[in-house]
Amino acid sequence: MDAEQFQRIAKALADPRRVEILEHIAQRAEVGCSQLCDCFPVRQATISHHLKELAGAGLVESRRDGQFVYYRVRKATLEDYMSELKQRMACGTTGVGTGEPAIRAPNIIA
Amino acid sequence: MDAEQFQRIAKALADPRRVEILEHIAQRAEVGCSQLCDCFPVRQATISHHLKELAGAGLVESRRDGQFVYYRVRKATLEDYMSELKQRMACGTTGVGTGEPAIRAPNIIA
DNA sequence: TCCATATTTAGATGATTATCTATCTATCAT
DNA sequence: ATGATAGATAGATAATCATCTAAATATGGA
Repeated sequence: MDAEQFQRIAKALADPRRVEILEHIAQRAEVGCSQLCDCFPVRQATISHHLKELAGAGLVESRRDGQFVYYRVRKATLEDYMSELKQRMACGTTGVGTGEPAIRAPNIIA
Repeated sequence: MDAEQFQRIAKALADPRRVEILEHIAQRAEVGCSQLCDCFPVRQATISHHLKELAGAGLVESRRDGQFVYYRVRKATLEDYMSELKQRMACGTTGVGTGEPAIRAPNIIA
């Protein structure tokens, strides 16, 4: 993952509204833009803006069906982001809390 | 992890300089503030500000030794953050749905 | 075609924030 | 105590950003 995407993801996750939206999408597998508007107290244009940011970060992907645009979460991006975070912080060795196996980052020899 | 801390961590990670600083600290186990100032092209007050944010998020902890203050990364916080992120995005419950491996090779974008 | 609905884009505004300078507090050495 | 060094804090500024309104674009149906 290049530095630019890493940063875009981090920025995308930094806004609580955006994370809420992301959670909402994640919970339903696929969501139309309009449905989201009914769920959050912001204008549709704002939702659209957030979706653009999320898509730009690769955290969601969209599918157009006629007038509608459906979004779904790209979990792989989130996994990649966390993997990169661990690697950067050299956190692969201290597994506490999650009980999840740490993702072992392959040696990267650029 | 409560929502407030979750958000503070996300915000703390959203600034690239702050992540750089965090990486720098992580790489050395313990770093004095002054050393950091030599490593980044920003003023000491700015470093201090970033460290305050990182500490506020629980991503670093400090130890005072005389005039010096040494920082080190709190890896557990990062683990908790990622754990919470997974949970919120329903990425930790791989029982159903995608039911899939932690690491997925980067794919072609549809 | 014309109209309605869905989404995106443009421009403006207020809030947040990264950074600076200047100052302040705390600690050490003399 | 005096001066030097480490770090924190205050206040200012410029940039970024979340949100809005208004307009533009795209699609479907009459």
